[in-house]
Order: sequence, then structure tokens, then C-alpha cells
Amino acid sequence: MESPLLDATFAALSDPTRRAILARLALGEATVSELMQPFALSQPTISKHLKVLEYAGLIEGGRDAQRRPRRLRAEAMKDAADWIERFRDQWDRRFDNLDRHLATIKKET
Amino acid sequence: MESPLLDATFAALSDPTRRAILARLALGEATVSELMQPFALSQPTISKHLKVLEYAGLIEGGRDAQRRPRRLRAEAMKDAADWIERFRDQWDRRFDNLDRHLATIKKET
DNA sequence: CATCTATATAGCCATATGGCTATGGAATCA
DNA sequence: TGATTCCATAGCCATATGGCTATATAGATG
Repeated sequence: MESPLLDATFAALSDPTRRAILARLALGEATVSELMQPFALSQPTISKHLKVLEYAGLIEGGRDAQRRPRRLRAEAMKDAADWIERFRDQWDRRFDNLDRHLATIKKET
Repeated sequence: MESPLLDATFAALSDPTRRAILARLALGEATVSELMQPFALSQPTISKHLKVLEYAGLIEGGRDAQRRPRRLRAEAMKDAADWIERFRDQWDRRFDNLDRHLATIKKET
């Protein structure tokens, strides 16, 4: 039931800067300087965001000389998507049941 | 690009208690006392969680005498699901491109 | 070696979050 | 009316979060 990683994933997704970073990384690997570029934020602030994303398992880092290029890890994202999907299934079934129930009532009258 | 509601939705989903409450509400309307029942948490704490969920647009409240039954609103959840899905599309396309690229390279050798 | 580039880390600050207790208010019920 | 039930609100506390500046470290380069 409980899932600290899922907690961390949703929390990571709750910030617009981090979502933008993920969107950028969906296009391919990028260095910190590159990721920093679109934002009016300091470099340490970006590094902090990257740490949050890494903690959530959403990205991982490599190394290329002084650079620490980040790339996506899609699995954590999938866990989040799965939770919502399972939720939606349950929700949909509920309406199916309601539909059947209403149909039954209609039949009975 | 920015979306305060999406921020709020993901933030709301990042807490296990709130996800459990949503799962319960997927089964149908429930009062605060009913929602409280599975948890070792005080009533005001549950009310606070409900407020967070309501702020995120994930639930809404009705009234029945002293009771304040809550029910789901699926739309906000859908926004979150949509964001992830659009993300995944982009991500998948990237691999498609990579596949094509590799195929091209292979052809050329 | 000296320096420059790329990034991380430390530490500060203000605000948000998640828990609690205490209290208040509205309906119901005796 | 008075007590009880259901819930909200206020206020406190500890910790987390998101921003910053200043500084440290690692690798490249003159």
C-alpha cells in the first residue's frame, strides 16, 4: 500500500521547474548548464532540483569530464502512471456498476 | 506550461494517506468519520488532508445534516494522467527516432 | 602550476506541510 | 433545553522545500 518511492515521484512531479526539466530530458541527455539555461534560477537551485528528481528515481547521472549529464529513467514515471491507471480502472468500474444498477432499476419499473 | 492546479494535484497525490482516501472515495461517497476510520490519525488531520485534496480539485463535498460527505472529481486526476501520457509519447517517439537512426546506420555499413 | 569551467556542497532564510490539542458551531436526539 | 454527534478552525510544533550566496572540488587548458 505505502510506497515511499511513489511519494517521492509524485512530489517530484509537483514542481513546474522539475516537470520542465523532465520534458527537456525526454528529448535526450543534457548537462546541468544546459538544463539551467531556460530558467532564471541559480545553478545550485537547479542542482537541488536534479537531486530531488534523482532521489525519486526519475533521472540518473553520468559523467563526461567535468560534466555530469543527466538522462531519464522512465520506470519511476511508469509507477506513477500505473497508480493513476489502476485508480481510473476502479473508478470506471464503479460507473459501470452504477450503469448496470440503473439499468436494473429501469427494468424493474 | 505552468499549471498551479497540476502542481497541486501532483502534490496531493504525493501523500500515502491522501492516495488511500482517494482509493476509498473511488468506491463511492464517504463521510469524514468513515474516511478517518482506517487511519491512526486525528480527525482534524484528516480534515486537513481533505482540504488539500479539495484544493487540488480532486474531491468535492456535499452536506447531509451534520455530515459532509466527500466524493471524487475525476477531472483533476485526468489532467495529471494526461501530463504523464504526453510525456510518455514524447519519450517513446525519442526511442522510435533512435531505432530509425540505428536502422539507418546499420543500412549504411 | 595557474586558471578557468562545470558542478556540488554548505548554510541561511522564508514558507509550506503534516501532525497534534483545544475549541467552536451546527444538527440531532433525549 | 441540554447533551451528543459530526466536523471545521485556530494555533502550535518539527521538519521539509525552494530559493539564495559563498565556497569547495574536479577536470581541462594555458
